[in-house]
Amino acid sequence: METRGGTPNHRAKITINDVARLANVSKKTVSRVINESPLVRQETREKVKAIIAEHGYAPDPQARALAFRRSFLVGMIYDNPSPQYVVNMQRGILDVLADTSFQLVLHPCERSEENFRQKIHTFVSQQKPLGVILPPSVSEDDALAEMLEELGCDYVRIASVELDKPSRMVRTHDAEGAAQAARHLASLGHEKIAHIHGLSTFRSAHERLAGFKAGLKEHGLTLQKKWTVEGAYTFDSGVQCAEKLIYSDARPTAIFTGNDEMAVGAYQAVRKAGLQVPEDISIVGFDDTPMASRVWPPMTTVRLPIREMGRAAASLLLMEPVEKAAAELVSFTPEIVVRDSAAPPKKV
Amino acid sequence: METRGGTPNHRAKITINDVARLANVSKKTVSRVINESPLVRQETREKVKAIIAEHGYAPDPQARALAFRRSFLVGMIYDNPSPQYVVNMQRGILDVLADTSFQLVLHPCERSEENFRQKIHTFVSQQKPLGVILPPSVSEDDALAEMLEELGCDYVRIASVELDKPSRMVRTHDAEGAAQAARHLASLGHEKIAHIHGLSTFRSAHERLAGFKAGLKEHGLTLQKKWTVEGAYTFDSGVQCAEKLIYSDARPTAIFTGNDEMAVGAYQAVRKAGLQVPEDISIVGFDDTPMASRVWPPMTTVRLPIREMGRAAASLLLMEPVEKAAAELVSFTPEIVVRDSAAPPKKV
DNA sequence: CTGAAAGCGCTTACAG
DNA sequence: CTGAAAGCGCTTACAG
Repeated sequence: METRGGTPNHRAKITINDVARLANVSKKTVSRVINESPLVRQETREKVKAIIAEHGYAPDPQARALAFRRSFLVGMIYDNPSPQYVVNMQRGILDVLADTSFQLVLHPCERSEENFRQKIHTFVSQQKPLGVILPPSVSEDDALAEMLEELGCDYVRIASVELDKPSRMVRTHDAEGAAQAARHLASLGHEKIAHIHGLSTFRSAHERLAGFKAGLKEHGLTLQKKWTVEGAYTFDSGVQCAEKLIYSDARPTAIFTGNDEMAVGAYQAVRKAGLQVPEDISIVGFDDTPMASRVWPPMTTVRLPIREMGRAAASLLLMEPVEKAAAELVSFTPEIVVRDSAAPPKKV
Repeated sequence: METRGGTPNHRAKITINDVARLANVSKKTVSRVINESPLVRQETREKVKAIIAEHGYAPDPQARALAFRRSFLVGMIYDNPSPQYVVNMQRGILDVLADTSFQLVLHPCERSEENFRQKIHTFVSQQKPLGVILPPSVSEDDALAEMLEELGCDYVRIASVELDKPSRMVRTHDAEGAAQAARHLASLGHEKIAHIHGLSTFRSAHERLAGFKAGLKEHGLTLQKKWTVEGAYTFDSGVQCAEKLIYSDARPTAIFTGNDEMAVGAYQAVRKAGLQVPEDISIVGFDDTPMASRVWPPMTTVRLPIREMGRAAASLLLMEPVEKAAAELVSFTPEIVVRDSAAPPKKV
């Protein structure tokens, strides 16, 4: 683009003052149009909008942030150990933010760190995000929610139990999902069924355990203590826990794990032991991350629509206060996806 | 915390003015201390720093952004289809940003979209990030780099070829990594070797292909055209391309794929065909994403230290201009990780 | 329905 | 080495 008459080559960015001048109104009126205030005459609004469109004006987010005392950022604060979960959730949030002027900023954390809440406090009070999205397990930290409330920072908690009011929750019915896994294994004829659950610091671990027990009970089965082991929602812990079960005196014929990462770990343990999935041991996971369909044999798992959950959470954050007050609880019920990793037990 | 005398319950946030008053200097001097200007007397600096520490003052990023005309954000603009790659890179970037006042904001994109550069233009001119990090394949878009240059937005390109000056590049020697894969397969005794490469729109696909050919040549082998197929760096494309090879007249005994995602796809195709990895077909991947060690048999692959690459990219962005001018090219040479997915071919 | 003034919390440009 | 003034581009609080 050529420039003349000594004007600098950088086409100076147009500001609210330019728009006001061109539209022959005050900058406050332009501000009202930008912020969709109803207190603008229709005619005036159109005139201003025309100028804005013509010159491609876009208000400066940093300036608005300073004046609003609130930035145009949405935070995702997470400690979830599964990369697939994290990426899917990011995608869901971004689906919703894409059409807005909000940006997604990432804030991973470690709940075990001593100053974990302090760091979030700093993050939130510095960045002043519109709100933050909390997937499990950070979502389950009531003290954190309280702190955010005090800071005046909006949040949405994604969790397997109803921890907060509807406008601040995306609920997943993990117990029901786990029950489906139990019914599936029971109806295949399994009786020696084990469960590798996630870290007890995760509410979801309890929900899934409870749901699984309930599902077994429907079939007259009980989850035995020797077949209930605690993992850490990681691949390695899946391997170790599964090995514990495989090399125990009473080897189970089926294992339900608290997430797919651990299920894949169980696959590996079974293989290392020279056994086959599902011939020797059936495995059912939880999450339906992409990996579930990529392992061999393709994994039967309980599907949680993580990306959609991310969308739901972001949508809640963007809602007007009036809508929020009227919001009903958004919840997702997982569904079992039957693939090939669970089959009837071998006849003894 | 109790408050008295009618002061509002929200402890008013301390500003630069408060610090200036308390330290008995002008706010400009406080500003100099914050920005580590050398033009402050040692004594003054210490006095100001003491006040800052005492009151836990932290400058407001939004206000600084407005005055600086530059925000405290670092963007990651990516179109990489592998979730593992994306998460690892994020982690690397965050490792470096953690100790700074910079935040990571995500900007996924689609190079195939007509207005893909336009969207980035809007993102950058609105958010005014300190800089953006471009992993492949967006990193390979010269027109994009030029646009960022014109916008005055710093960037770091992560790529398998030297596309830019050292301060703007993190280079990976993909060709050498692919050559190692070739040497490995050749030395196992394979001759019927196939390659599923990534999208031709990715420079890395060419580099890996070229390197692989070069490696084979060292062993007197040539990559045949019928055994060279193009995938899309996705799992599904890996399945399809591998099936094409498996059901062709001349079935290869080994397949090297352009990334791990496609390698896992190839695993699946082999399994579906009732064949075994590595007994019937050896497979070697590229990237060493976590999945590589989780599949069965554990995958031989070429390791690219993605998280470290993210760290290197972020570090470059944070460098002072003087350091940058003196920066030498940062490069990473991949190394083959031998696991169990490649073995000598069956005797015919 | 509209606007002039003051302010958000910093930095730049200039002066000393 | 230090500071008073002006400004970054918006919005809030108030007035009309």
